[in-house]
Amino acid sequence: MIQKLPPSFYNRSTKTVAKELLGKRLVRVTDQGVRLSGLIVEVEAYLGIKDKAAHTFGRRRTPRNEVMWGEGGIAYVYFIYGIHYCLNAVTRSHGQPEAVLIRALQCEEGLEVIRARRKVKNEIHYASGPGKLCQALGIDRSLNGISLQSDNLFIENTGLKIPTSRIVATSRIGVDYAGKAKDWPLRFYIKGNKAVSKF
DNA sequence: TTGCCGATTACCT
DNA sequence: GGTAATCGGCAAC
Repeated sequence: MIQKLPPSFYNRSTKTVAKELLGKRLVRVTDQGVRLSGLIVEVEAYLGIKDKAAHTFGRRRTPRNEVMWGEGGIAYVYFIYGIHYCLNAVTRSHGQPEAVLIRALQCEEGLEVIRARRKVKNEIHYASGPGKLCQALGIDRSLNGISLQSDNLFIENTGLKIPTSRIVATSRIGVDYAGKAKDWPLRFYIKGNKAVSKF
């Protein structure tokens, strides 16, 4: 039974949500009604107030990170390096500003549309990074703050269960500034999957 | 208002 | 391995 993940899925420990998002399917429906999708193969957990790598570290609350302070199950999309967007799923509940960064997908549906957007030949790299997957699925700032139960952006169950033995945990990418937190093993990916951003 | 720099990518040698 | 691209968030002034 394929179904959208409910808010109760997201309102839990961020590390648990991160690991369980592996093997789920991120779905984007275009304005023309075309389904673009891929299996989530790589994620990172951001643990809010106590995590120096998180946008909400030290209770920081700004217009950009406002949606992280709300309920779980909301999309947090931000713009980075003047070029790229990154997609997160907000976790936990109001006042606990944590999230999971979706870092890579193994694309499944809508490959014709995705191919036109991504100028790489190798299909495995259509969404093998957080900025790439947003470009592939057409995710930008306009989707910041929308529910992940929306008709045009959601995550659905696949029936796949990734066993612990196939999940690799490493330190997160691009957070060298984060002091001790840079070494926390909060990046999770499916062992051996070729769409993972870095091995 | 200024100025630094980022949860990245692609292309170069 | 090195770095340009490109802009807005954020904190300091």
